[in-house]
Amino acid sequence: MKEHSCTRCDQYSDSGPCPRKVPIFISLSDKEILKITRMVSQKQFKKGQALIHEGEKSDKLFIINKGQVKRSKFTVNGKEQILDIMTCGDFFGEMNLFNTEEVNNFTAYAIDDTEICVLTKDDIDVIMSAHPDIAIKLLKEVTRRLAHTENLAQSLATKDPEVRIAQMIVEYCDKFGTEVKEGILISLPITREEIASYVGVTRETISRKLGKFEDLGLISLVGNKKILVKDERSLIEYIE
Amino acid sequence: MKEHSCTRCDQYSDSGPCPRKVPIFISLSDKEILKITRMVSQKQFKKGQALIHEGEKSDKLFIINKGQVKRSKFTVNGKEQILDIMTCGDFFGEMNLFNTEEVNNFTAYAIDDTEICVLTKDDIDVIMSAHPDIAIKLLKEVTRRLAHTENLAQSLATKDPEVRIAQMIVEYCDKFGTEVKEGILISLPITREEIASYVGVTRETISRKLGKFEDLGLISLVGNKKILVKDERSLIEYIE
DNA sequence: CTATTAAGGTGATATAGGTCACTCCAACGA
DNA sequence: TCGTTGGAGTGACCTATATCACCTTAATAG
Repeated sequence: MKEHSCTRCDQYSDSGPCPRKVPIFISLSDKEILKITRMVSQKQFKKGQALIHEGEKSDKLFIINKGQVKRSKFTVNGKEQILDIMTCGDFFGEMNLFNTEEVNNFTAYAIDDTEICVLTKDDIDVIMSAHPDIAIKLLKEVTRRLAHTENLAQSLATKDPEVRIAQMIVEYCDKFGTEVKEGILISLPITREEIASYVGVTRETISRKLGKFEDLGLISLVGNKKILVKDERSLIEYIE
Repeated sequence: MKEHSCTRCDQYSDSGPCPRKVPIFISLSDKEILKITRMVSQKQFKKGQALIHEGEKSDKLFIINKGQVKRSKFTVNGKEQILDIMTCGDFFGEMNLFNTEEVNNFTAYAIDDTEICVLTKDDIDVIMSAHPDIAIKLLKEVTRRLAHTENLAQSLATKDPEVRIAQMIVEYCDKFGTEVKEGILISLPITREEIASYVGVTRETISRKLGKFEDLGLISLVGNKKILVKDERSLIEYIE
């Protein structure tokens, strides 16, 4: 269970060097962190801005220091598919570090005002040759992300929209939920339309199914940006 | 374009040590390869046999030496989702090497009589500490596989079954096709039912859509195990 | 505070693909 | 060679969700 504004950041001073916040660098000493901190260049992005574009070349690793980022793919007719929502400490762009001939496989948007640390491929090469265990950390994270994406694919292919929506709610309990007396309160970082783009249905279907779950007493909609999950257990059963 | 029986193997003696066939070991010297060859244990699997099961613990890397393997996930009600078909030189099981607390995220079946080389986590640790660049090779492969799975997820979520089927045919032209005078002849390693499980539709829909594509003159069905693609260009346009 | 725009809800309708039931065919073993 | 079995094709029907059109509510700027 994670606070909406990221817990990993809160462990450290808010203004501290961002490499400190990144799990893949966690094993490094203060001196080494300092060295990396000097390499990174900081970038600010306003809510709604794109950080990278699908199809473009890149050789940079993006590490989220503050804010939230959605990774999306678009079809030719403009239909969006959200891959995931990333928060503080998460990174992306790693594919282009190791496959230099490939282009970005997705577009990334700031969904809040966002602060990003950027490391170039050259920086990473230097860091990794000095600290080979960082490659292992990366492998750990990337292989886990692969498993998560495989689960997403399975879910999209084999499960009914209704079940997928229940699944999304349960996932977001972990990711964006805080425990309150009546259950778990999810602070959504995205709109209904974006939820639809994540679950692979239309906005209308999201409205209707959330309404249905509310009627069943499983959840309670609090404005448009919050969902109170009153009966997570039943939602999990729903998923089977 | 790849021959059905894998080209990577054919580059070397058929009976040669399997680490030679694996791209991630390609940079190693003969002496080092020999060392690894002594570590691997060979295993044989008959057509249809499961190599590993979803949900079970494992700390082994499986490298395909001969034959073909499908990686699948199943829902509680037995619906299969095929993640991909792997051939000679491909590996799987890497997630469990780096996330030791995790269980297998998929089941793997031999779809031919198959020969597998198995390396344990301990072996890999030894190899990687001696050759840090192997971690990079792994990262290269895994990040690319992640991109491919993200594409699969997008396709399942945003594209019509009909389009996904066209997409699958185009993908299989590359993977299982050989050029012939009339076009590209795909030798399918799987049944209609399995195609359906890959594309995320029912067997009936596969039958009907393949029939439709045949009527349109785009393909020609040759028995049940071959598809002659007469007009790949139009299929690609179909995908948009 | 109002005006404007973006986001969200909802009813009516159409339809693609799922489901079911059956037939046909091909592969394989005896 | 036949017979058995699993794979594949096909028609009839059904239903969940996309679509379309419209209305309502929330957010934002001036």
